[in-house]
Amino acid sequence: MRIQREQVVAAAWALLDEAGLEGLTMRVLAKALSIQAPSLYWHFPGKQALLDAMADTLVQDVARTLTADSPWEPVVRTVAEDLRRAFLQHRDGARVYAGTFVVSEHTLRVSDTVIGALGRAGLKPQEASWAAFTVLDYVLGFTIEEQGFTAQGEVTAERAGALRELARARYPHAAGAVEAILDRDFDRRFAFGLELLVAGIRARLPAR
Amino acid sequence: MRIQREQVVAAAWALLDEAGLEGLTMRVLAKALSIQAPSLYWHFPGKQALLDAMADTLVQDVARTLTADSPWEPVVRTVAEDLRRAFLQHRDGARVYAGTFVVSEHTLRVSDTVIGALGRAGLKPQEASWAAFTVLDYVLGFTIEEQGFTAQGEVTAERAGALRELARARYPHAAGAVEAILDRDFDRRFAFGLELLVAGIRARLPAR
DNA sequence: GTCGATCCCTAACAACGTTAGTTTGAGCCT
DNA sequence: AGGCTCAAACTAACGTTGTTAGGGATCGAC
Repeated sequence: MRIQREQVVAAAWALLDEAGLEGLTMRVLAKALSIQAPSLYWHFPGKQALLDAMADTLVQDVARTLTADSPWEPVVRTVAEDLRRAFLQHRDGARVYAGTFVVSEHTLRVSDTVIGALGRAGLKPQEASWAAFTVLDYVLGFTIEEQGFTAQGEVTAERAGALRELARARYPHAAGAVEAILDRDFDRRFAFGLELLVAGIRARLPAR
Repeated sequence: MRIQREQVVAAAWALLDEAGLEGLTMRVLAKALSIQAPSLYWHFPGKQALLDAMADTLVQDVARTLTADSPWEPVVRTVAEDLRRAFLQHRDGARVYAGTFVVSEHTLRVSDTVIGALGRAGLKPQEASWAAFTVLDYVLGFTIEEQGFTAQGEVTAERAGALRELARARYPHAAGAVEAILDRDFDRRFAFGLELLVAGIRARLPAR
Protein backbone atom coordinates (compact mmCIF):
# COMPACT_ATOMS: atom_id res chain seq x y z
CA MET A 1 0.00 0.00 0.00
CA ARG A 2 1.91 2.99 -1.25
CA ILE A 3 -0.72 5.57 -1.91
CA GLN A 4 -4.42 5.44 -1.26
CA ARG A 5 -7.42 7.55 -2.08
CA GLU A 6 -7.18 9.75 0.98
CA GLN A 7 -3.66 10.86 0.18
CA VAL A 8 -4.62 11.63 -3.39
CA VAL A 9 -7.51 13.79 -2.23
CA ALA A 10 -5.32 15.61 0.27
CA ALA A 11 -2.69 16.29 -2.37
CA ALA A 12 -5.41 17.49 -4.72
CA TRP A 13 -6.60 20.05 -2.19
CA ALA A 14 -3.05 21.23 -1.62
CA LEU A 15 -2.51 21.60 -5.35
CA LEU A 16 -5.81 23.41 -5.73
CA ASP A 17 -4.79 25.93 -3.12
CA GLU A 18 -1.68 26.95 -4.95
CA ALA A 19 -2.73 26.45 -8.57
CA GLY A 20 -6.49 27.01 -8.61
CA LEU A 21 -9.12 24.89 -10.28
CA GLU A 22 -7.65 25.48 -13.74
CA GLY A 23 -4.22 24.41 -12.52
CA LEU A 24 -5.49 21.19 -10.97
CA THR A 25 -4.47 18.73 -13.68
CA MET A 26 -3.89 15.04 -13.45
CA ARG A 27 -0.26 15.33 -14.50
CA VAL A 28 0.66 18.00 -12.02
CA LEU A 29 -1.22 16.22 -9.28
CA ALA A 30 0.63 13.03 -10.12
CA LYS A 31 3.95 14.80 -10.00
CA ALA A 32 3.10 16.13 -6.54
CA LEU A 33 2.62 12.52 -5.48
CA SER A 34 5.83 11.39 -7.23
CA ILE A 35 3.76 9.32 -9.59
CA GLN A 36 2.84 9.19 -13.26
CA ALA A 37 -0.53 10.56 -14.29
CA PRO A 38 -2.13 7.31 -15.47
CA SER A 39 -1.53 5.77 -12.05
CA LEU A 40 -4.22 8.06 -10.69
CA TYR A 41 -6.75 6.08 -12.71
CA TRP A 42 -6.23 3.13 -10.46
CA HIS A 43 -7.55 5.15 -7.54
CA PHE A 44 -10.30 7.04 -9.39
CA PRO A 45 -12.17 6.17 -12.55
CA GLY A 46 -11.72 9.72 -13.80
CA LYS A 47 -11.09 13.29 -12.84
CA GLN A 48 -14.74 13.95 -12.04
CA ALA A 49 -14.72 11.13 -9.50
CA LEU A 50 -11.72 12.73 -7.87
CA LEU A 51 -13.55 16.06 -7.70
CA ASP A 52 -16.57 14.31 -6.21
CA ALA A 53 -14.39 12.77 -3.54
CA MET A 54 -12.87 16.16 -2.82
CA ALA A 55 -16.27 17.78 -2.47
CA ASP A 56 -17.32 15.08 -0.08
CA THR A 57 -14.43 15.74 2.28
CA LEU A 58 -15.30 19.43 2.27
CA VAL A 59 -18.50 19.01 4.23
CA GLN A 60 -17.36 16.22 6.51
CA ASP A 61 -16.78 18.54 9.47
CA VAL A 62 -19.94 20.60 9.11
CA ALA A 63 -22.51 20.49 11.92
CA ARG A 64 -20.38 18.23 14.09
CA THR A 65 -20.82 20.24 17.27
CA LEU A 66 -24.62 20.15 17.23
CA THR A 67 -26.78 17.86 19.29
CA ALA A 68 -30.32 16.73 18.67
CA ASP A 69 -31.79 19.13 21.21
CA SER A 70 -30.19 22.35 20.02
CA PRO A 71 -32.69 25.16 19.37
CA TRP A 72 -33.30 25.85 15.72
CA GLU A 73 -31.71 29.28 15.49
CA PRO A 74 -28.23 28.27 16.59
CA VAL A 75 -28.52 25.19 14.38
CA VAL A 76 -29.30 27.22 11.27
CA ARG A 77 -26.63 29.79 12.01
CA THR A 78 -23.95 27.24 12.89
CA VAL A 79 -24.58 25.06 9.87
CA ALA A 80 -24.56 28.06 7.54
CA GLU A 81 -21.35 29.40 9.04
CA ASP A 82 -19.71 25.96 9.10
CA LEU A 83 -20.62 25.45 5.48
CA ARG A 84 -19.25 28.79 4.41
CA ARG A 85 -16.07 28.14 6.35
CA ALA A 86 -15.77 24.74 4.67
CA PHE A 87 -16.19 26.24 1.20
CA LEU A 88 -13.69 28.99 1.93
CA GLN A 89 -11.17 26.62 3.43
CA HIS A 90 -9.68 25.96 0.02
CA ARG A 91 -9.31 28.09 -3.05
CA ASP A 92 -12.22 27.60 -5.47
CA GLY A 93 -13.84 25.37 -2.86
CA ALA A 94 -17.35 26.53 -3.65
CA ARG A 95 -16.88 25.97 -7.38
CA VAL A 96 -15.56 22.49 -6.76
CA TYR A 97 -18.58 21.72 -4.62
CA ALA A 98 -21.02 23.27 -7.07
CA GLY A 99 -19.58 21.24 -9.91
CA THR A 100 -20.36 17.97 -8.17
CA PHE A 101 -23.83 16.76 -7.42
CA VAL A 102 -23.13 13.90 -5.09
CA VAL A 103 -25.76 13.23 -2.47
CA SER A 104 -23.36 11.70 -0.03
CA GLU A 105 -23.74 10.69 3.56
CA HIS A 106 -22.24 13.97 4.69
CA THR A 107 -24.67 16.16 2.83
CA LEU A 108 -27.49 13.99 4.11
CA ARG A 109 -26.29 14.43 7.67
CA VAL A 110 -26.06 18.21 7.29
CA SER A 111 -29.54 18.35 5.83
CA ASP A 112 -30.84 16.10 8.57
CA THR A 113 -29.48 18.37 11.27
CA VAL A 114 -31.21 21.46 9.94
CA ILE A 115 -34.43 19.73 8.99
CA GLY A 116 -34.68 18.09 12.39
CA ALA A 117 -34.21 21.38 14.21
CA LEU A 118 -36.80 23.16 12.06
CA GLY A 119 -39.21 20.27 12.46
CA ARG A 120 -38.91 20.42 16.24
CA ALA A 121 -39.58 24.15 15.99
CA GLY A 122 -42.94 23.38 14.42
CA LEU A 123 -42.38 23.47 10.67
CA LYS A 124 -44.04 20.80 8.56
CA PRO A 125 -41.58 18.27 7.08
CA GLN A 126 -41.82 19.66 3.58
CA GLU A 127 -41.40 23.22 4.73
CA ALA A 128 -38.53 22.25 7.00
CA SER A 129 -36.60 20.64 4.18
CA TRP A 130 -37.34 23.43 1.75
CA ALA A 131 -36.18 26.00 4.27
CA ALA A 132 -33.02 23.98 4.94
CA PHE A 133 -32.15 23.89 1.26
CA THR A 134 -32.85 27.58 0.94
CA VAL A 135 -30.18 28.22 3.53
CA LEU A 136 -27.79 25.84 1.80
CA ASP A 137 -28.41 27.41 -1.59
CA TYR A 138 -27.83 30.87 -0.20
CA VAL A 139 -24.51 29.84 1.30
CA LEU A 140 -23.45 28.25 -1.96
CA GLY A 141 -24.39 31.25 -4.07
CA PHE A 142 -22.77 33.67 -1.66
CA THR A 143 -19.47 31.85 -1.39
CA ILE A 144 -19.21 31.33 -5.14
CA GLU A 145 -19.51 35.06 -5.62
CA GLU A 146 -17.17 35.72 -2.71
CA GLN A 147 -14.41 33.46 -4.02
CA GLY A 148 -14.86 34.78 -7.52
CA PHE A 149 -14.42 38.32 -6.32
CA THR A 150 -11.42 37.68 -4.13
CA ALA A 151 -9.81 35.63 -6.89
CA GLN A 152 -9.97 38.54 -9.32
CA GLY A 153 -7.95 40.69 -6.97
CA GLU A 154 -6.24 43.44 -8.91
CA VAL A 155 -8.64 43.48 -11.84
CA THR A 156 -11.47 44.93 -9.83
CA ALA A 157 -9.26 47.72 -8.58
CA GLU A 158 -8.84 49.23 -12.02
CA ARG A 159 -12.46 48.61 -12.89
CA ALA A 160 -13.82 50.20 -9.75
CA GLY A 161 -13.43 53.69 -11.14
CA ALA A 162 -15.34 53.03 -14.33
CA LEU A 163 -18.01 51.25 -12.34
CA ARG A 164 -18.45 54.18 -9.99
CA GLU A 165 -18.74 56.57 -12.89
CA LEU A 166 -21.31 54.50 -14.75
CA ALA A 167 -23.37 54.05 -11.63
CA ARG A 168 -23.32 57.73 -10.80
CA ALA A 169 -24.40 58.66 -14.30
CA ARG A 170 -27.21 56.22 -14.85
CA TYR A 171 -28.00 54.14 -11.80
CA PRO A 172 -28.35 56.49 -8.85
CA HIS A 173 -29.47 53.93 -6.31
CA ALA A 174 -26.66 51.59 -7.12
CA ALA A 175 -24.33 54.56 -7.02
CA GLY A 176 -24.97 54.98 -3.35
CA ALA A 177 -24.37 51.28 -3.05
CA VAL A 178 -21.31 50.83 -5.23
CA GLU A 179 -19.22 51.01 -2.12
CA ALA A 180 -21.31 48.21 -0.69
CA ILE A 181 -20.88 46.25 -3.92
CA LEU A 182 -17.14 46.62 -3.81
CA ASP A 183 -17.11 46.10 -0.07
CA ARG A 184 -14.67 43.40 0.87
CA ASP A 185 -16.26 42.79 4.27
CA PHE A 186 -17.90 39.56 3.27
CA ASP A 187 -18.30 38.43 6.85
CA ARG A 188 -20.80 41.15 7.61
CA ARG A 189 -22.59 40.78 4.30
CA PHE A 190 -22.95 37.06 4.87
CA ALA A 191 -24.20 37.56 8.41
CA PHE A 192 -26.77 40.06 7.19
CA GLY A 193 -28.18 37.71 4.58
CA LEU A 194 -28.23 34.90 7.08
CA GLU A 195 -30.20 37.03 9.51
CA LEU A 196 -32.65 37.79 6.72
CA LEU A 197 -33.24 34.09 6.26
CA VAL A 198 -33.51 33.41 9.97
CA ALA A 199 -36.07 36.19 10.31
CA GLY A 200 -37.96 34.77 7.36
CA ILE A 201 -38.05 31.33 8.93
CA ARG A 202 -39.12 32.77 12.26
CA ALA A 203 -42.05 34.47 10.56
CA ARG A 204 -43.17 31.09 9.27
CA LEU A 205 -43.11 29.33 12.61
CA PRO A 206 -46.44 28.56 14.31
CA ALA A 207 -47.46 31.18 16.84
CA ARG A 208 -46.96 30.11 20.42
CA MET B 1 -18.89 42.43 -42.19
CA ARG B 2 -19.39 38.69 -42.30
CA ILE B 3 -19.79 37.73 -38.70
CA GLN B 4 -19.84 39.88 -35.64
CA ARG B 5 -19.78 39.37 -31.92
CA GLU B 6 -23.53 39.08 -31.51
CA GLN B 7 -23.80 36.20 -33.93
CA VAL B 8 -20.95 34.39 -32.24
CA VAL B 9 -22.62 34.72 -28.86
CA ALA B 10 -25.94 33.53 -30.25
CA ALA B 11 -24.30 30.51 -31.87
CA ALA B 12 -22.49 29.78 -28.63
CA TRP B 13 -25.77 29.67 -26.71
CA ALA B 14 -27.30 27.39 -29.33
CA LEU B 15 -24.31 25.06 -29.13
CA LEU B 16 -24.42 25.12 -25.35
CA ASP B 17 -28.03 24.03 -25.39
CA GLU B 18 -27.32 20.92 -27.37
CA ALA B 19 -23.82 20.04 -26.20
CA GLY B 20 -23.57 21.40 -22.66
CA LEU B 21 -20.75 23.40 -21.16
CA GLU B 22 -18.21 20.61 -21.72
CA GLY B 23 -19.22 20.36 -25.37
CA LEU B 24 -18.84 24.07 -25.99
CA THR B 25 -15.44 24.11 -27.67
CA MET B 26 -13.94 26.69 -29.95
CA ARG B 27 -13.65 24.28 -32.86
CA VAL B 28 -17.21 23.05 -32.72
CA LEU B 29 -18.48 26.57 -32.28
CA ALA B 30 -16.45 27.68 -35.27
CA LYS B 31 -17.83 24.86 -37.36
CA ALA B 32 -21.36 25.93 -36.46
CA LEU B 33 -20.46 29.35 -37.86
CA SER B 34 -18.80 27.84 -40.96
CA ILE B 35 -15.50 29.22 -39.82
CA GLN B 36 -12.14 27.98 -38.57
CA ALA B 37 -11.49 28.04 -34.84
CA PRO B 38 -8.68 30.62 -34.79
CA SER B 39 -10.96 33.13 -36.50
CA LEU B 40 -12.92 33.36 -33.30
CA TYR B 41 -9.90 35.02 -31.73
CA TRP B 42 -10.45 38.03 -33.87
CA HIS B 43 -13.82 38.58 -32.19
CA PHE B 44 -12.80 37.60 -28.67
CA PRO B 45 -9.40 37.61 -27.01
CA GLY B 46 -10.08 34.18 -25.55
CA LYS B 47 -12.71 31.69 -24.55
CA GLN B 48 -13.26 33.31 -21.17
CA ALA B 49 -14.12 36.61 -22.86
CA LEU B 50 -16.69 34.80 -24.94
CA LEU B 51 -18.19 33.28 -21.81
CA ASP B 52 -18.25 36.71 -20.20
CA ALA B 53 -20.12 38.11 -23.18
CA MET B 54 -22.56 35.22 -23.00
CA ALA B 55 -23.20 35.81 -19.32
CA ASP B 56 -23.86 39.45 -20.03
CA THR B 57 -26.58 38.71 -22.55
CA LEU B 58 -28.23 36.39 -20.03
CA VAL B 59 -29.31 39.17 -17.72
CA GLN B 60 -30.10 41.77 -20.33
CA ASP B 61 -33.85 41.20 -20.11
CA VAL B 62 -34.11 41.02 -16.34
CA ALA B 63 -36.17 43.68 -14.55
CA ARG B 64 -37.26 45.36 -17.76
CA THR B 65 -40.92 45.61 -16.84
CA LEU B 66 -40.34 47.46 -13.59
CA THR B 67 -40.74 51.17 -13.08
CA ALA B 68 -39.20 53.40 -10.48
CA ASP B 69 -42.36 53.54 -8.41
CA SER B 70 -43.08 49.84 -8.07
CA PRO B 71 -43.55 48.66 -4.49
CA TRP B 72 -40.62 46.71 -3.13
CA GLU B 73 -42.28 43.31 -2.83
CA PRO B 74 -43.19 42.92 -6.51
CA VAL B 75 -39.77 44.26 -7.42
CA VAL B 76 -37.94 41.65 -5.36
CA ARG B 77 -40.17 38.83 -6.55
CA THR B 78 -40.05 39.86 -10.20
CA VAL B 79 -36.31 40.32 -10.29
CA ALA B 80 -35.75 36.99 -8.58
CA GLU B 81 -38.09 35.17 -10.92
CA ASP B 82 -36.72 36.95 -13.99
CA LEU B 83 -33.21 36.04 -12.96
CA ARG B 84 -34.05 32.41 -12.41
CA ARG B 85 -35.84 32.28 -15.75
CA ALA B 86 -32.81 33.86 -17.41
CA PHE B 87 -30.45 31.29 -15.89
CA LEU B 88 -32.72 28.41 -16.84
CA GLN B 89 -33.23 29.68 -20.35
CA HIS B 90 -30.15 27.83 -21.52
CA ARG B 91 -28.55 24.61 -20.43
CA ASP B 92 -25.84 25.18 -17.81
CA GLY B 93 -26.83 28.84 -17.79
CA ALA B 94 -26.24 29.29 -14.09
CA ARG B 95 -22.80 27.70 -14.26
CA VAL B 96 -21.83 29.93 -17.15
CA TYR B 97 -22.92 32.96 -15.18
CA ALA B 98 -21.24 31.80 -11.98
CA GLY B 99 -17.97 31.26 -13.83
CA THR B 100 -17.80 34.88 -14.92
CA PHE B 101 -17.44 37.80 -12.61
CA VAL B 102 -18.18 40.69 -14.87
CA VAL B 103 -19.80 43.69 -13.29
CA SER B 104 -21.50 44.83 -16.44
CA GLU B 105 -24.08 47.48 -17.08
CA HIS B 106 -26.82 44.90 -16.93
CA THR B 107 -25.94 43.56 -13.52
CA LEU B 108 -25.64 47.10 -12.32
CA ARG B 109 -29.10 47.91 -13.60
CA VAL B 110 -30.61 44.83 -11.94
CA SER B 111 -28.94 45.70 -8.65
CA ASP B 112 -30.06 49.29 -8.99
CA THR B 113 -33.68 48.26 -9.43
CA VAL B 114 -33.78 46.18 -6.27
CA ILE B 115 -31.70 48.54 -4.19
CA GLY B 116 -33.85 51.48 -5.20
CA ALA B 117 -37.06 49.71 -4.27
CA LEU B 118 -35.70 48.63 -0.91
CA GLY B 119 -34.37 52.10 -0.25
CA ARG B 120 -37.76 53.65 -0.93
CA ALA B 121 -39.23 51.11 1.46
CA GLY B 122 -37.08 52.52 4.22
CA LEU B 123 -33.94 50.41 4.29
CA LYS B 124 -30.60 52.13 4.74
CA PRO B 125 -28.42 52.13 1.58
CA GLN B 126 -26.01 49.55 2.93
CA GLU B 127 -28.78 47.27 4.12
CA ALA B 128 -30.66 47.68 0.87
CA SER B 129 -27.70 46.61 -1.22
CA TRP B 130 -26.82 43.75 1.10
CA ALA B 131 -30.39 42.50 0.96
CA ALA B 132 -30.42 42.79 -2.83
CA PHE B 133 -27.30 40.69 -3.13
CA THR B 134 -28.69 38.15 -0.71
CA VAL B 135 -31.61 37.63 -3.06
CA LEU B 136 -29.27 37.42 -6.06
CA ASP B 137 -27.00 34.93 -4.33
CA TYR B 138 -29.95 32.77 -3.37
CA VAL B 139 -31.18 32.66 -6.95
CA LEU B 140 -27.72 31.76 -8.18
CA GLY B 141 -27.22 28.99 -5.66
CA PHE B 142 -30.68 27.59 -6.23
CA THR B 143 -30.46 27.47 -10.00
CA ILE B 144 -27.00 25.94 -9.97
CA GLU B 145 -28.33 23.10 -7.86
CA GLU B 146 -31.46 22.89 -9.98
CA GLN B 147 -29.61 22.62 -13.26
CA GLY B 148 -27.15 20.19 -11.78
CA PHE B 149 -29.94 17.93 -10.64
CA THR B 150 -31.94 18.02 -13.83
CA ALA B 151 -28.76 17.46 -15.84
CA GLN B 152 -28.03 14.22 -14.02
CA GLY B 153 -31.35 12.78 -15.05
CA GLU B 154 -31.21 9.01 -14.96
CA VAL B 155 -28.37 8.75 -12.48
CA THR B 156 -30.42 9.99 -9.57
CA ALA B 157 -33.14 7.48 -10.34
CA GLU B 158 -30.95 4.53 -9.51
CA ARG B 159 -29.43 6.28 -6.54
CA ALA B 160 -32.73 7.26 -5.01
CA GLY B 161 -33.26 3.83 -3.49
CA ALA B 162 -29.92 3.71 -1.73
CA LEU B 163 -30.44 7.24 -0.52
CA ARG B 164 -33.83 6.45 0.95
CA GLU B 165 -32.42 3.42 2.74
CA LEU B 166 -29.47 5.28 4.21
CA ALA B 167 -31.72 8.09 5.37
CA ARG B 168 -34.21 5.75 6.97
CA ALA B 169 -31.47 3.91 8.81
CA ARG B 170 -29.46 6.81 10.17
CA TYR B 171 -31.01 10.17 9.47
CA PRO B 172 -34.63 10.03 10.51
CA HIS B 173 -35.47 13.68 9.92
CA ALA B 174 -34.00 13.66 6.47
CA ALA B 175 -35.83 10.40 5.85
CA GLY B 176 -39.11 12.17 6.12
CA ALA B 177 -37.67 14.75 3.81
CA VAL B 178 -35.95 12.56 1.23
CA GLU B 179 -39.01 12.91 -0.93
CA ALA B 180 -38.67 16.67 -0.65
CA ILE B 181 -34.97 16.36 -1.53
CA LEU B 182 -35.73 14.34 -4.62
CA ASP B 183 -38.75 16.46 -5.41
CA ARG B 184 -38.59 17.77 -8.95
CA ASP B 185 -41.05 20.58 -8.31
CA PHE B 186 -38.42 23.28 -8.29
CA ASP B 187 -40.94 26.02 -8.97
CA ARG B 188 -42.58 25.58 -5.59
CA ARG B 189 -39.28 25.10 -3.80
CA PHE B 190 -37.95 28.30 -5.34
CA ALA B 191 -41.10 30.22 -4.47
CA PHE B 192 -40.89 29.03 -0.88
CA GLY B 193 -37.30 30.18 -0.45
CA LEU B 194 -38.13 33.48 -2.06
CA GLU B 195 -41.02 34.02 0.35
CA LEU B 196 -38.62 33.31 3.21
CA LEU B 197 -36.36 36.10 2.01
CA VAL B 198 -39.25 38.49 1.41
CA ALA B 199 -40.53 37.83 4.92
CA GLY B 200 -37.05 38.37 6.29
CA ILE B 201 -36.74 41.69 4.51
CA ARG B 202 -40.20 42.75 5.69
CA ALA B 203 -39.17 42.09 9.26
CA ARG B 204 -36.25 44.48 8.81
CA LEU B 205 -38.33 47.35 7.46
CA PRO B 206 -38.97 50.31 9.76
CA ALA B 207 -42.30 50.08 11.54
CA ARG B 208 -44.98 52.34 10.14
C1' DG C 1 -6.94 52.12 -57.89
C1' DT C 2 -4.79 51.91 -53.83
C1' DC C 3 -4.98 51.79 -48.83
C1' DG C 4 -6.27 50.60 -44.37
C1' DA C 5 -9.37 48.09 -41.71
C1' DT C 6 -11.80 44.02 -41.17
C1' DC C 7 -12.32 39.22 -41.34
C1' DC C 8 -10.75 34.72 -42.18
C1' DC C 9 -7.28 31.17 -43.37
C1' DT C 10 -3.48 27.21 -42.66
C1' DA C 11 -0.11 25.26 -39.68
C1' DA C 12 1.42 24.29 -35.52
C1' DC C 13 2.35 24.06 -30.27
C1' DA C 14 1.96 22.65 -25.64
C1' DA C 15 -1.07 20.73 -22.47
C1' DC C 16 -5.12 18.15 -21.33
C1' DG C 17 -7.90 13.70 -19.90
C1' DT C 18 -7.76 9.14 -20.87
C1' DT C 19 -6.77 4.18 -22.65
C1' DA C 20 -3.93 0.06 -23.52
C1' DG C 21 -0.81 -2.94 -22.20
C1' DT C 22 3.09 -4.12 -19.18
C1' DT C 23 5.96 -4.40 -15.04
C1' DT C 24 6.98 -4.07 -10.17
C1' DG C 25 6.60 -5.44 -5.48
C1' DA C 26 4.75 -6.82 -1.20
C1' DG C 27 2.00 -10.39 1.40
C1' DC C 28 0.15 -14.92 1.77
C1' DC C 29 -0.18 -20.09 1.00
C1' DT C 30 1.69 -24.27 0.71
C1' DA D 1 11.87 -21.04 0.43
C1' DG D 2 9.09 -20.75 -3.76
C1' DG D 3 5.36 -19.54 -6.22
C1' DC D 4 0.72 -17.00 -6.65
C1' DT D 5 -1.99 -13.08 -6.32
C1' DC D 6 -3.25 -8.75 -6.73
C1' DA D 7 -2.62 -3.94 -5.60
C1' DA D 8 -0.01 -0.20 -7.50
C1' DA D 9 2.74 1.63 -10.38
C1' DC D 10 4.96 2.10 -15.16
C1' DT D 11 5.68 3.58 -20.55
C1' DA D 12 3.65 4.88 -24.73
C1' DA D 13 0.29 6.78 -27.18
C1' DC D 14 -4.37 8.80 -28.93
C1' DG D 15 -7.49 12.34 -29.74
C1' DT D 16 -8.92 16.94 -28.32
C1' DT D 17 -8.41 21.21 -26.16
C1' DG D 18 -7.23 26.49 -26.08
C1' DT D 19 -4.19 29.33 -28.26
C1' DT D 20 -0.40 31.69 -31.21
C1' DA D 21 2.08 33.01 -35.50
C1' DG D 22 1.80 34.67 -39.70
C1' DG D 23 -0.28 35.13 -44.06
C1' DG D 24 -4.31 35.94 -47.41
C1' DA D 25 -8.90 37.73 -48.86
C1' DT D 26 -12.67 41.18 -48.96
C1' DC D 27 -14.46 45.62 -48.26
C1' DG D 28 -15.58 50.77 -48.10
C1' DA D 29 -13.36 55.27 -48.59
C1' DC D 30 -10.60 58.53 -50.75
